[in-house]
Amino acid sequence: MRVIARAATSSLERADVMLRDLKRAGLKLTPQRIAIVRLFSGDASHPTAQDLFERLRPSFPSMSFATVYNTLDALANAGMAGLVRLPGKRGDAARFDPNRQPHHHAVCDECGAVIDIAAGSLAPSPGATKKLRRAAPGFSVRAVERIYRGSCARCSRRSSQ
Amino acid sequence: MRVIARAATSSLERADVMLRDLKRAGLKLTPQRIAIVRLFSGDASHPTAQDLFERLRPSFPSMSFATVYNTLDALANAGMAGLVRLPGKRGDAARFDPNRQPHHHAVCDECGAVIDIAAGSLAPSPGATKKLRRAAPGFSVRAVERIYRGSCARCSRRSSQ
DNA sequence: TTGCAACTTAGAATTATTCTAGCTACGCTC
DNA sequence: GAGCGTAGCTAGAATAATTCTAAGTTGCAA
Repeated sequence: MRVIARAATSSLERADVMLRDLKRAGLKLTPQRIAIVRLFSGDASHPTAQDLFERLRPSFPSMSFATVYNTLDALANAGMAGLVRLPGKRGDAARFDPNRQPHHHAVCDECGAVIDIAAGSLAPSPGATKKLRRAAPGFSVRAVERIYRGSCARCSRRSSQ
Repeated sequence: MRVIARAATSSLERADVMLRDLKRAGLKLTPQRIAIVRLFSGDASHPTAQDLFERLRPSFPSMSFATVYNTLDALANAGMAGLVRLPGKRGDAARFDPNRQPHHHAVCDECGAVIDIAAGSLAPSPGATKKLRRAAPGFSVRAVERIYRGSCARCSRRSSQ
């Protein structure tokens, strides 16, 4: 039961930590921001600004789209959110990621789902650094991101039927 | 001198190969397409549609933006071009890549330059597959792309001065 | 409690990309 | 070499994502 207990508290906790950090970064805690952070911090689906906007609209019918972007931008600038962009078919919007642990992404070719893949570190391995030294002399690597492309469990299952 | 000679012919050669493949794919060779392919095939800078459009305008003042997109789209559909999307500051457009050998990308955090890094294959290693099996059960990997983030030679030099 | 900088809002502006409709011309066929 | 069908071209409108602007509002430090 340890896993479930941890999962149950982590969403609220993460929201609180994020709000505290927002404040610590000198940003004001407005009702809109609190709602955005609460929704966003527990969402591992890499939502777009549009996604969040639509889910917030019932509670905040007057909320502006710009507020969602502004808040996500503030979170990103404060290092509390990441930005993921993946080539997609059409009209692919930026996706935001509340997970600040080092991780990679697995992307489903069929449905576009994005899944976090934990990584110990994004620091380049000695091997990668060496290879780069040959391929791009003078380039100094800071981090290596990976994108695993393929089919998610659900889509694999469906297409094999 | 071998390198220079090879570089000098490869651009024209690659354009010819690409044009031949375009035709083979049942697509018509119009003057606009020929110009786009010639320009694009020898460009390792991962140009945007805008880049290409502006460089073509002097020779084709009447060319439509849609033609550039259509042609790049046709090339991509025929497997002769790739699409690269990278999170950037603002208004970041899709970048197109004529290199169809398996490769990764190194991206400069400062100037946004994108450099190809040759790879033997993009197929997942057994280690990666195993790790994924734990992190995302049921996900079947087809390819692993890497993005090396850091500073290009020019920017590293400039910022260390 | 007050003051003001930071925030929110609506809506316009900008940027990237796709769509549409009508004209044009590539390239197969004879 | 001419005719023809269709894919392609063009201008411009439409759509989508994101940012900007100006004016009113509010969190929160003092």
